[in-house]
Amino acid sequence: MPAAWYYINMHKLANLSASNAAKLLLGQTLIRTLGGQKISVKIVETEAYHQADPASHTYSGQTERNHVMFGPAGLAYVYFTYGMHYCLNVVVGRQGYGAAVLIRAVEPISGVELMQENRSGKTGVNLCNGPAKLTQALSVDKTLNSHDLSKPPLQLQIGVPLPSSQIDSARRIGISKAVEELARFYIKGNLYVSTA
DNA sequence: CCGGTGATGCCCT
DNA sequence: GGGCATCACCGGT
Repeated sequence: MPAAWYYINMHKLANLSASNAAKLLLGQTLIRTLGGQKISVKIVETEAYHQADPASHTYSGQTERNHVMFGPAGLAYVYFTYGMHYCLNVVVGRQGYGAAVLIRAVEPISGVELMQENRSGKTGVNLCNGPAKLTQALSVDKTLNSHDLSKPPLQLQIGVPLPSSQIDSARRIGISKAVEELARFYIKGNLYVSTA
């Protein structure tokens, strides 16, 4: 990947709308380092959330839980939900405005065996075709909340954006407010896109 | 293949 | 105390 794209696009996350950032993140790479081993995956499905959006954690203002979403773009926002699951987001937009992109599904590139271990034997698309499945596969939990994604042990590498012809949008999943908004984006035809 | 449901804990009103 | 940006498992088609 040309280094120029990396810097240009990492910087873009701060200036794009949440939806445009969600589209930019499709096709990009996440690298997780775990005790000398590496897992790398491609992002294939995302959802956009922002402060003016009733479905967003930041809609009602800043709290202890969501404060990372108001921080600088490029941080990880990891939250705990349903009593047992973690979800990974990339903070986007300008500092002070609470916005983030939920990573909903990824496709394995390398380190599949370690992912299977982390998922207690699950295989194939079931490894990481959902927001809590992928955090389990990559061993991501609250300790990575507010982590700077430009460096290990969880690194986001942004290269060339996907052409819009390869991207579809749809309603978001698992929310009860602003359900009609088309703020979910995924790579057309990709097998790892979530099914719920 | 589909819908229903239990698990399980933290956040916010 | 209600509601979750979910998953896995169950049983009936």
